[in-house]
Amino acid sequence: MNDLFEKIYALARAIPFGKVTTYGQLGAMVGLSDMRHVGDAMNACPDDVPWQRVINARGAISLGGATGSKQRARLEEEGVVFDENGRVDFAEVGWIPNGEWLEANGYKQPPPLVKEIRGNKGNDAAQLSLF
DNA sequence: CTGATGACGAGCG
DNA sequence: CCGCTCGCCATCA
Repeated sequence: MNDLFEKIYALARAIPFGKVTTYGQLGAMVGLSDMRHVGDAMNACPDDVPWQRVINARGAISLGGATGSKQRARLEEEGVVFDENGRVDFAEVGWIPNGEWLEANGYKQPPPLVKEIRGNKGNDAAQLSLF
């Protein structure tokens, strides 16, 4: 277990109820280039980490099987809505971390959460403003 | 020690 | 939208 994992966990714990973020986002904030480790961290996360609020860049759950359906169920309990494609609307539930909080805790400013979802260049979900 | 694997993402076709 | 490659590294067989 290293500091990087702890940093990731701390960020994950900061995600508000009913909001979600992406692996890439967390990775960027802790200075990671290989986002696989974010997944690794979640895989080994303590019980007090709301790992269900971390999904992939496409706005979908990356897991299959029981764990995946459990994640979706837990998110839906928080009011997160999934479309028919199994994706959430970042404009609705995307977590916009507070810049001051990030700086105060030694994290980097993340790039905009919603880039261009493949084939869905900046319409609906791309309207996230950084404030 | 070596090699395969993976809760991922960007870039390209 | 789909599929493939590569990056980059902890973990496991």
